[in-house]
Amino acid sequence: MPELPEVESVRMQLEKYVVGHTIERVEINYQKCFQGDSDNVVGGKVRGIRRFGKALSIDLDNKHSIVIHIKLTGQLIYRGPNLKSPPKLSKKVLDGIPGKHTHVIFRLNHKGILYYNDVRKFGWIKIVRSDRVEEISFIKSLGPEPLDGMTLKKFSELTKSTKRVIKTLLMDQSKIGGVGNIYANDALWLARISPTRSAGELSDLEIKRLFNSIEDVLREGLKRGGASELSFVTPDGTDGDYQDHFLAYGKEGDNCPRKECRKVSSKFSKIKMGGRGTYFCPACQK
DNA sequence: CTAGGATCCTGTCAGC
DNA sequence: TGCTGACAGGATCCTA
Repeated sequence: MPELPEVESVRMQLEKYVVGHTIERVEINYQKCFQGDSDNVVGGKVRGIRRFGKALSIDLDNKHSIVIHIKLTGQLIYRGPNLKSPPKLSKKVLDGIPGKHTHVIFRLNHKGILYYNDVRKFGWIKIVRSDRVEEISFIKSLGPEPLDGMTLKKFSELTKSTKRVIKTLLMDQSKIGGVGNIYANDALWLARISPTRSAGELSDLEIKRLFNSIEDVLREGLKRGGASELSFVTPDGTDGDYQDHFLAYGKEGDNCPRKECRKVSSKFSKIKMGGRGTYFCPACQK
């Protein structure tokens, strides 16, 4: 699912491709995903792209911003002059572009186009004044991010403050910004901590290990351009490749690669926690 | 404060 | 082959 590394990959490409473009027209094919007045962005020139956890803000020079959350299956695809030698589109770019899942099209000057696709329609786009982006409830309640603002001290205080199970705590956006199901599963495996443990019972050593593991898996995700699960692609229309390097996510039934686990042929289990698929090795994750 | 369930939506997949 | 129903999942809202 698009999480911090995926959304950051989108942000970096948008920065490269759409900054400098002026929005000439907005076409909305599915109103439900779009809030605010699209007229407020017409004529605006893109100055920069900010990311808040899993949300993005395309900031214009006319005091307005386009705030986007792509949730599970949203895609932002750019076509235009800033895309040098367009790469071959991923099969995940549904039905070509535009396609039946293209809900919004931003027409830019110099023949640039930014498409917003979303199969499951969970994502949203909001037009707000730039000085009010941080008042959008999702962003307003966002906790500190692992690679920016979250410190070991804060993380330690957070875990010790609650009896909640660690995995759902990691995925709580109001506590930690940007971590979702894939990276929560992988970080817990890397730290050798069972997802079902109560956060408050983790030792200082475990907290430190988990803190470092979260950073490690997010950095790896970033390095690989994100995980192209479901529909995820970057704005140039290509896949990331973290999905080929999952540590625990989606590995149900596979052998755990740790040495001591191979000896006893321990396999990954799958359980449900908070309605989410949870993958872990019962042998090495204590 | 916390857990659990329903909700939104549609492609995919198992079962017949 | 084709149909049907279950299922997944981020965030939000509601109830207990």
